Amino acid sequence: MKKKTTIYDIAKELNITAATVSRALNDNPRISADTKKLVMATAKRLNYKQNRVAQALKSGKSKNVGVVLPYINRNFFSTVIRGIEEELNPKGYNVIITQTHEKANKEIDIVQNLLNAQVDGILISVSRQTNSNDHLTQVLKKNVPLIFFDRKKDIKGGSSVTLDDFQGAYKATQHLIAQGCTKIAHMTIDLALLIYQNRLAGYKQALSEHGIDFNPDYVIGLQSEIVAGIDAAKKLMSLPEPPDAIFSATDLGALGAIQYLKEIGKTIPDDFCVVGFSNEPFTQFMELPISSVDQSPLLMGKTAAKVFLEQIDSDDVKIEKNVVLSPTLEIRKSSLKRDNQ
Amino acid sequence: MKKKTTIYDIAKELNITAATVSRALNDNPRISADTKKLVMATAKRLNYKQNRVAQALKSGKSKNVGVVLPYINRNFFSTVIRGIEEELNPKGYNVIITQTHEKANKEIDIVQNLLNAQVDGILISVSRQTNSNDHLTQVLKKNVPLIFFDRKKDIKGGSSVTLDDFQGAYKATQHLIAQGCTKIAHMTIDLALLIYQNRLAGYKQALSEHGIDFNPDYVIGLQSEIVAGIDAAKKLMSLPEPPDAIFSATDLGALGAIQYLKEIGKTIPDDFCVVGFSNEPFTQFMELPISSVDQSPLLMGKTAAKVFLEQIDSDDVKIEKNVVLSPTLEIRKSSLKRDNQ
DNA sequence: TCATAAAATGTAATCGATTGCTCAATATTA
DNA sequence: TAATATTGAGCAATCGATTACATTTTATGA
Repeated sequence: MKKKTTIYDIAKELNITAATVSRALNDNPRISADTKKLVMATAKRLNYKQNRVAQALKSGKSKNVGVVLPYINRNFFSTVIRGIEEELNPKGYNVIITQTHEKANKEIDIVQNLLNAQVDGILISVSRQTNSNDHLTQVLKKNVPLIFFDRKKDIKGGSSVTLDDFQGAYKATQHLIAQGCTKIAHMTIDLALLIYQNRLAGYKQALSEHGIDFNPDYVIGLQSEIVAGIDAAKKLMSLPEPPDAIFSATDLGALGAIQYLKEIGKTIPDDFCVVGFSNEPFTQFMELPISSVDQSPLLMGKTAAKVFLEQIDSDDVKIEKNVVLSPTLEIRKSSLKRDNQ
Repeated sequence: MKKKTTIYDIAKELNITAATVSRALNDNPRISADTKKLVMATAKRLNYKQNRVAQALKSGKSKNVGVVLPYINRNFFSTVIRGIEEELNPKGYNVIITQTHEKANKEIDIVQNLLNAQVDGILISVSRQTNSNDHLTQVLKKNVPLIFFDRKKDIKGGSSVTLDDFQGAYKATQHLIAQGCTKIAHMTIDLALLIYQNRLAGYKQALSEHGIDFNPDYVIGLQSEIVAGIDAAKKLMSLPEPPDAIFSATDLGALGAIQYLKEIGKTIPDDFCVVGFSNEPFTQFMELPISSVDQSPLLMGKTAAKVFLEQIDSDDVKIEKNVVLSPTLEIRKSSLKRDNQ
């Protein structure tokens, strides 16, 4: 049970004070080169490691940032985390990951807990349930940078990195129109969330710009599951005038739809085109690869981390920064008609 | 820029000492009920939040655990994290996530960093490159619990939660044999890693138990990519006596193989059977769902977390615990011949 | 009513690193 | 050579919470 070596041990060893040791280790110019060398050597010899907790207490900076998101094991989110981690680790920050399971009260607890743990910043993608902002304004009140990614709340002082969902939906829909589709349906998830509102808006905009009337029957809600996609497709196809394309706000929805469409004998992409959203890895592995709107989660993570670093560095005023990333449409077989190739 | 309230603020407010406040907050029996009530009320009124960093410094317990793994955004690993997080969060622990990118020196840095950060434990899946154990024995020397998951190193004092890869491979191979396959190939990744050695061994065992000779030509190495799977399948199929089944140590390898096999006109599962390993989500989404060995990552994460908690609680002797989880074979279309249904 | 037990609170050190201020030892200048 | 400047290092407080140990207050019993 070895005691950790502290600067006091080094000090005793060299018959100097801990203050000198501390300064030497931090390369303070007031310390002579000789002493520094001695201290360094002794530190190495005694296997000294700085105690970040003690530093944190003294400086008020824990060098930890909290990341709050609905679920960790979703490709999108885990890739965002990867981006955050890759950007922040080299700067000496550790990343604390937490998941809300889309529960508002869990989110509140987590944020409180992170504040207690003295994190230097919080990067968050709010849960679907979250409707109160109190726990979020608390963060800013404590002078802790708050950066939203993907799902944001409008809070004065909070920054954000989001995807231009409107543009993504617009691109997807426009692409379907370019393929000759005119009866384009839209599968959505939860119109209470801004991102889905924006996707719907982008879809509508593309339609109207191309002189296609918006048909409310073509908009259908679903859960983010394959079976839901199948059911939704079934409903759409039983309409008096069934659609000839689907733009789904989720890849699983698109996948479910495709499965149902094949089942009823539709040929994709010739008879019917499908575009998803998120560019989940599986979309490209399929035998019928699915077109999808890429959300560049890695870039989103890195950008959120960079925004955080800017906030931390500029200790003057808290600047609010809102970055909107442009989505890319990955066109694959599910929506690329042969005669257009 | 509000100052955080401390126990001293509460003490001043009530004209008592910080010691009393501390005891009251911790429900110490030596403090009268009246005082406790007063302190609690004042704490709430002043919006007091305990400073975990100060506590950590005093107690030597940071209530943080470090998780080290190759990549965060792999379904297997992110699901393990989820399991860890779900088990540890309710116990008041925060989880610090780090990724090694399979680099040994990054792993060494990370472990050092986590120790500096005074984590209460380290859960790790070692990188492929890692060959030295020094950084790991360091952890145990500092009396910090070390729990391996999935990929382990044999270190005295370290615990582990792993999958019975041997059994998984055995089950997969046996299943292929039961389907009538006799010329079964095996795609592997890196035989320097124990898990792949075990999968190979399980494969061999199943063959030998069923009187099938082991053919070294049928074992082929590849990277964990689809293209590698395609290439490997190509090589296998150009053997003088090509196989009639593949047990791949990775799902992407299986997927690549399937794509190539279809290309050359093989009918799966009638002509050829394929089983993968990991049960990645995409395996079940495919039009031809792929059989795969499930590694139960969620359970693995939870179990690793539980082992950690046991270690922490039993402050007597450091007990080494090695849990081996049994894999389940998910049989899907890629290996289920019609006449066997 | 007074001694003694029991209960409630206070004192002060501690965890490890940092830093403003002070002081001592050289170095520089006139 | 005396006076001043420069450099190097020590002293002691601080961050916020915890906790042996001491002290005060109240309760109990004879």
